[in-house]
Amino acid sequence: MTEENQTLAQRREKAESLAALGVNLYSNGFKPAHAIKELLPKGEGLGPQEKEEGEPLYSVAGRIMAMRKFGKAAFCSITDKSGQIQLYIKKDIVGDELFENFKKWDIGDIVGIEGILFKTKVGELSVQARSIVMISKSLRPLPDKWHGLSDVETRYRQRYVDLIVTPASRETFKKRVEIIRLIREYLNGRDYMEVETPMMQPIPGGATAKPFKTYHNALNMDLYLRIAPELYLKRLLVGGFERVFEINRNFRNEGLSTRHNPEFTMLEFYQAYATYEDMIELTEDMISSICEKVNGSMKIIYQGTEVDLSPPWTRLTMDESLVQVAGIDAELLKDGDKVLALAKEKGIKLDPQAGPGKAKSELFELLVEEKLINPTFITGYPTEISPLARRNEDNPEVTDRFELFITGRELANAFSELNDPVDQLQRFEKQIADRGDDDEIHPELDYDYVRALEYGMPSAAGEGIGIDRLVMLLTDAPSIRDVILFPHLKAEVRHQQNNEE
RNA sequence: GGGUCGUUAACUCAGUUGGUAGAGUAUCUGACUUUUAAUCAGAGAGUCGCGCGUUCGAAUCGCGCACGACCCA
Repeated sequence: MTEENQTLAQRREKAESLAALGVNLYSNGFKPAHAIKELLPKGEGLGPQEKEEGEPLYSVAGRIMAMRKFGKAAFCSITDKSGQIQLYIKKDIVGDELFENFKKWDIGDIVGIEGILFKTKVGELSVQARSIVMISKSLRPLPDKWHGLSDVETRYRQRYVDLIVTPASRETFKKRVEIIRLIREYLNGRDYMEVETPMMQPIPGGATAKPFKTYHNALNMDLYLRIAPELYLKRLLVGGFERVFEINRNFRNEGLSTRHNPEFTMLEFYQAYATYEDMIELTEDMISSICEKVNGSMKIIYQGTEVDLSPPWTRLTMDESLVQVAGIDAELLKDGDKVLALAKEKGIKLDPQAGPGKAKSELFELLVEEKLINPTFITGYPTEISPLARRNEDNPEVTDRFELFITGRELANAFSELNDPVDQLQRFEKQIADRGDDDEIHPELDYDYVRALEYGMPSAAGEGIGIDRLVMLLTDAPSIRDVILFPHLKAEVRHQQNNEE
């Protein structure tokens, strides 16, 4: 791409004139011996205008973020991944030839420097250059150093620029990496194995969602990008791996919003000989301890609202939440017809085959969900809407399942796993029979999964946690696009001459 | 899919009642060897998102489209 504008043309000319002086604009020999962060403590003992004793040489590399030039000397700020430091470049010291090169340096260039440490009159630690090297010449101007980049579209589309100029954005993504590292550490510490299961699946399963479809030429078959890894992870429980987890992308062919990206990162973990109640304790402990580690406290602010992640967290059944939070009469909930009528009264549209269980969950979404600010486990999910969860022993209308809500959003979903192959087959069959033209339910039945269960799966509990939403919570990010490095947007339109038509 | 708002120089933003486009930063030229958003003097830089319309005249008014943000489904 070569759009014409004055600034770019000037930058190119400058680069060419530097090359004409014999400078390699994209050299690769410079190896910085030090990270900027390592230099910073060395200035602690220095007073203004004092050089470090013995004048040891340091070498650093980084991107020029600011420049203040004088006639025969200049200050630059450069940053590397570890921090920022000021350079002082003086004609007397680097010599005429290098100083002529330096005059062609721009903000945004990546450079290397070797020099000694000293403090300026006003006490800022600086590297006084002895020699300088151009490592990569920048041909595009960086955004305004004071206002930064505020156009969110550009921040998402050109994340590389955002990361250069927006420290808060860098911090968010570092925190994301740290959160995921801590999850791995936590689960590894509990003897879980990290595994990788197919992202391309012949029968998409483990959730209710529209999949992306693709095609494998050599196998001559349709494949779907996975909407969940669940059924494969449970096959591993059958295989004897008693604790497994996977952190990777799921894909759902649905609309985009501040909480939905078509590909999103999910943690799923499964533990044999455990129940959903064990998952409650694990979840509470894992998320609160990770929050403490990355934020220094279990009390955080999310978009202006205080959220307290200190355990123990509230536990309510779905019925209890409808009574306590939505103010619905407890007696009414016992009568399926009245529940259906109430849902209709609230304007909820239900399919003809929908039962009271579906109506309850719709009422919950409408009236309760957004009010659950502090962490709340909702249990007692209707069997009707939980095709993979184990029925409760005392009440087969509900399952041994919970969903976790924080700041009004679903963050996790877990249940004691259904391991009865006969029950599982019947539920799959019913789901497919009832699907109508719902393309969120795949019309093919996953007989291989049923076959796996027929070999015997240990009793187990499993859980999925939306990592992007967790990172949003822990980094106070308003949009999922702020925690995904390259979020999906509509294609960028380039303005071209109207050659067509 | 619907509603509201936005789109003007590389970046951040002004632009009055419709009268031919402005600032700061960045860039270029000159001065300046310890600056901190360096300073001083000068200069260049625009498909006003795209298209159609109204008008003597449109960044500005109308319609359509694109992209984005927020809210709703």
